[in-house]
Amino acid sequence: MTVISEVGSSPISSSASSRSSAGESEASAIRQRNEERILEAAEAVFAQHGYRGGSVQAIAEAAGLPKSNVLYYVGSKRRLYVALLERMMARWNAMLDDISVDDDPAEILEAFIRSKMALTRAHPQGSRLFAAEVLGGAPFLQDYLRGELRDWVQARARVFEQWAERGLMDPVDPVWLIFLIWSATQHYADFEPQVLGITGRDALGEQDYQHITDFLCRLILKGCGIRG
Amino acid sequence: MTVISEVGSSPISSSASSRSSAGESEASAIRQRNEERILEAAEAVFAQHGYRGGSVQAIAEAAGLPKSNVLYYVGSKRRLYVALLERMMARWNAMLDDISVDDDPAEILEAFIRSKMALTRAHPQGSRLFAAEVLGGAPFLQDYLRGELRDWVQARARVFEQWAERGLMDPVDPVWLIFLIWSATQHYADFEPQVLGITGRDALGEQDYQHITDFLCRLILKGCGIRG
DNA sequence: GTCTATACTTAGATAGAC
DNA sequence: GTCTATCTAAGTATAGAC
Repeated sequence: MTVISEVGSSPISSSASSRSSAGESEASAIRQRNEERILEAAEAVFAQHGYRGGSVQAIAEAAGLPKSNVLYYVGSKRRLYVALLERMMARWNAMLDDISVDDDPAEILEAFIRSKMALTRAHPQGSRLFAAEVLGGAPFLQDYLRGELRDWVQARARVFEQWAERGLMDPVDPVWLIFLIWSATQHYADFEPQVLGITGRDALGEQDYQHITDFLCRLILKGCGIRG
Repeated sequence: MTVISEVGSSPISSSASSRSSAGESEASAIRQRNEERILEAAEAVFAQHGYRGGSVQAIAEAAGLPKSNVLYYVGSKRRLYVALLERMMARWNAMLDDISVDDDPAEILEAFIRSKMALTRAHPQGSRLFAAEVLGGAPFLQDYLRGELRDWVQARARVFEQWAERGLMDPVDPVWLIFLIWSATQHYADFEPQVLGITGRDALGEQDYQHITDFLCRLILKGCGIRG
C-alpha cells in the first residue's frame, strides 16, 4: 500500500527495517522513543498549521528535542509529513471494510457511521491533518483520492443503489450520502473550537460523542427512509 | 460589529476612510484597484495554507505585485488576515440575519440549509479561510464564536425545541442539528479536492449544487420528522 | 549511532528613493 | 502617494563533532 506517490520515501516509523547494519535490525530504544515523540508532535503541529505553516522548530519544541535532532531522525520535513499522512490513511483503510448487497442496510449504514465517528474520536489530530491536507488542495493525497478511495466509494455506492432498487431505502444519491456522513462525523474534530465555543464547554467527553453518534444514526437512517 | 478582538486594526478595504488628508477622502483609483487584487489573492493563499503557511510573497505573486508593495498597502500580514476574516464574518452575519422567524419549520429549515449552501457556493475561498482558521484553533475568531455566533445558535435552538414540543418535528438536539447542516454544506467547498477526486469530475457546476442542496433538504427534513 | 554548529534560503517589515 | 533596496529573524538542511 503506497498511498503517497510523490516521494519514494521509506516510511519513518514502519514495523521493521532500518538502514543500519545488515538487513532487519530493530530500531534502537532511543531512536524509537524519539521517533514516537516526533510523530505525535508533528501530527499536532501540521494539523494546526498545515504543511507550509508547520515548522520543524515548532515540532521540535513540542517533542522536547533540538530542531536539528528532529531532522536527523526524520530526514526532512517533507518525509515526516508524508509518513504522517500514510499513517492516517492506513487507519482510514483499516476502517473501510467490505460489505455485500445481502447485508441489512440499517445495520451496515449504522456501522458505517459509528466506525467513522470512532476513527475521528480516536485520532482527532489525524483527522485535522487530513482536513488541512485536503483544504490545501490535497497535493500529496490526490492519487489516493482518485484511486483507492474512489474505487471504494463507487463500490459502496452501487450497493446503496441496489438497496434502493429493492425498496430497502429511498433512492438517494449514494455518493452525496457518503459525503454527508463523512462531513458530519469529521466536523466534531475538525471544527472543535467552533463546537466548544458555541456549546460553551471546554471539551467534548465520551458522553457527548455517544449522543452525537446516536443523533446522527437516527437522523440519517430516517432521512434515507430506512426504519421509516 | 467588531468581529476580531485581538487587533485594533482599522479595516483595510472598508467603505470609506483613508489616512491621507483631512477626514473622508476616497481611496485613489490605483490604491483601490491594488487593494482589491490583494484581498482576492490573499483569501486564496490563506485558504490554502492557513495564516502561518500563507506567505506575503505568495500573495504578492498571485496579485501581480512586488512583495514590499503588498505590505505597503495592507500594513502587515496580520492586518490583512484580520481584514479577510472580518469580511467573511460580515457575509456570515448577513446570512444569519436573512433567516426570518417564521412558524413553518419545513420552510425555515429549508431556507436555513439553502442560504448556508448559497454562502458556501458564493464564497468558497472565504469558506476555506474560515475552515483553516477554525482548524488552527480559531485564535482570531474565538470571541466571535463564543459571543455573537453562540447567541444566535442558542436562540435558534430554542425555536427548534418549541417546534418539537408542539409536535412539529422530532425532539432532536437542535445544536447538533445546526452543526450537521453547517458541516454538510461547508464540505463541498472545504473538501473540494476529495469530492472531485472521488466523483471523477474537475469541477462542481451549478447543477451539482442544485442536486446536492435538494438532497440535503430532503434528507435532513425527513430525518427530523418534518414532512414525515 | 547520536547530536549540534554552521550554511544557506526565505520570511516579514521598513527606511528611504522616486 | 507610490514603490523598492535593504535589514533582521526564522526557515530547512547538512557537514562535521561527539
